[in-house]
Amino acid sequence: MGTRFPSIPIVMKVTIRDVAKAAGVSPSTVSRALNGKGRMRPETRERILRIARELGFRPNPLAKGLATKMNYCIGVGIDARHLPIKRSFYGAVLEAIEEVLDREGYHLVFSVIRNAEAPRCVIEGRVDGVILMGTDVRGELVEKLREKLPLVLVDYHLPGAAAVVTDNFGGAKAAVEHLIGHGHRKIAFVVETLSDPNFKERFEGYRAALEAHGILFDEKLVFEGGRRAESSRFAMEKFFETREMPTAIFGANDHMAIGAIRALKEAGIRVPEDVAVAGFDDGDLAPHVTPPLTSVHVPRGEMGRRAAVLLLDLLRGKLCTVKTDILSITLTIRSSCGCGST
Amino acid sequence: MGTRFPSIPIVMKVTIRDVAKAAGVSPSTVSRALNGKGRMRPETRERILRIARELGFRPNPLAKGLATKMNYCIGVGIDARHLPIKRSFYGAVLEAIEEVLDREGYHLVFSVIRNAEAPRCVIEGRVDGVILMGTDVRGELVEKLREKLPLVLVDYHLPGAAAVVTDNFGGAKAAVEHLIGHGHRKIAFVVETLSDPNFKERFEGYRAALEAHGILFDEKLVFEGGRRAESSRFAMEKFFETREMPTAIFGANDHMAIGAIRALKEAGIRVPEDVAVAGFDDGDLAPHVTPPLTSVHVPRGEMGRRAAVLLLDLLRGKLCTVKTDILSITLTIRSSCGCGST
DNA sequence: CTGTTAGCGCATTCAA
DNA sequence: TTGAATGCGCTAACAG
Repeated sequence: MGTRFPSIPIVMKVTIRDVAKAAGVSPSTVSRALNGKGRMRPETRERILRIARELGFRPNPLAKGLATKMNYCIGVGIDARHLPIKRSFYGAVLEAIEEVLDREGYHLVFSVIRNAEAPRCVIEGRVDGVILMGTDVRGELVEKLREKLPLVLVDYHLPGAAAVVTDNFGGAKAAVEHLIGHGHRKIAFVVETLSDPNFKERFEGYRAALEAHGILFDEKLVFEGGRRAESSRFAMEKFFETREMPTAIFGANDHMAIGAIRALKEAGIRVPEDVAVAGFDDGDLAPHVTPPLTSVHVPRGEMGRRAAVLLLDLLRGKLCTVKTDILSITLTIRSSCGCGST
Repeated sequence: MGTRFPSIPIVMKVTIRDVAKAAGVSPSTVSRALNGKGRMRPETRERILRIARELGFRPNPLAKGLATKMNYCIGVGIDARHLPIKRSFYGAVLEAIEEVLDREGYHLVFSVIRNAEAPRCVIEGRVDGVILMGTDVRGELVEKLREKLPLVLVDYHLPGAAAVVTDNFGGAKAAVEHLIGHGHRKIAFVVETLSDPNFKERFEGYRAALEAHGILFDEKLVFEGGRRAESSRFAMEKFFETREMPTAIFGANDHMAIGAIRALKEAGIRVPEDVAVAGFDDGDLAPHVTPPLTSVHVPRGEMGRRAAVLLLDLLRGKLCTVKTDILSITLTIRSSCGCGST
């Protein structure tokens, strides 16, 4: 019945002073030994290290942080609007970030950005740097954070901020050219919204592919479904109103492409025989839909790793200029485009 | 060219002393005003609060933590073996945990558990409590952590530890009974491994359903694929060697069920006409495979929320007894079981 | 090479 | 009701 007080320390924490006492030296000597600072007799150092180990000494990170102004924590913020739909995408990036940070002794503070507010871990000053994921992060927010601490953007870029992005343009162009290679010339572009910079770039890649093959761009073949859960349905409803149906669809992301496949099948249209489809992201669903989706592969793990490395470089002052990593992509060919099944 | 030192403070941080000076009181009074401790003249308090706000004062969490032994950080550990496959599962749980913690002023430190070692954030003593996800967390690890700090298990239970789990038994039983309702009496159970406690419970549910309907359990209808990426293929190879093919398959998780569907289709067997299939998890893939998978729905967000609340209760001493939350499940019926398509 | 001193920024006794 | 003193555990100047 009695209320318990938080964190009852079972064993008294051993501090640097305990180690000092046991080793017969001063706390500062222990500190130096532990951190490898300054010169000192090797035997003294080793003895201290041994005793620290024997005593099970763990430096208190809060005390250390308070004294050094380094907390060894990195914030990772994900815009709430990406949550349900791109979960597996950012999940993969998150894991990769964590792996790099962990190896370097850093910790990852995960937070969801709601209402375009800065993550609380940043506001409170708990983190040494921050990685922001997704295109929905507002420019003003980025600007505000950038002057407070080192920052890296993932899957988004903004002038003046370090970023890791994919080659949206090149990826889209390759995908569309693949469809063109299958003989298609009437290719629709299905997208949530062109106001999203990534999608806009993919759109440009789509246009470039058409142009490169002497196909006239037709704005009637661009279908926007809007930023909502049912986006693909809205877009496809418009699609079906088209007089001459395109023979292929390029979805600006897997979500739209898969929605397109579903809508086509429901309408009794065969994929890829009647209409071929390709997507962008190559996410978890792509191999599992019927037919398996041909899609531009986005190297999510690599993005995460690069972002983490970039941020660490920033923190360590190894990076003078703000740089943007543009990762090249590859097209994962399955059968929705008309290729023989994988 | 010149190396930069980490974290150049653009603006000098305002401390509690600055506020004290500006308010003409002592630091301790400011501290009390800010934390609402002790009695004090309301007007004094409000004045201090106002000044603190005007000065943009942010309490330094490290200093606070050092003094109070509370860091307002919660560790969330996920076993590495769950990573690729259950990514969207734990992603959903993670988000829900973050939401609750954020609302309560806590931070989430995400870490992957590799080699069954305790998360570094726990070892270093950076977190006030920890949530462990997945059945692959070793018992010894849990035991070790439990005596160090408050702990909650998700999707796994172990005597003596607080946990949030789903009704594996009931869910499996419901799914199998649904298949029985479709007239099936020869129902296979396809699973990665029965040595996993969750799968074992689902197995028991499967048996119970059979028994409840007077169907003799046949161990030849249990197919284990092992714990590997190609698990479902291994299991299904054994499946096809069966003399009399079952008319239905219950997969211990979506992964196995979807693998089964794929294998059946590749073998020219129609789903659900020739063989019906049901799974467990109702993950992101379930609605997208062909035919859409009937699956036991696991309320991932709810699991995360409960786990977070449980841990906070533990931290605040609101909880005397170690409790296990068993969430009830529901069967999401699609068409792989033979029901008219949703 | 090592010990002493003085903080880091806050909370919390104890007096007043 | 408020202030002064002390300490949380560690690092970093400065002496020695």
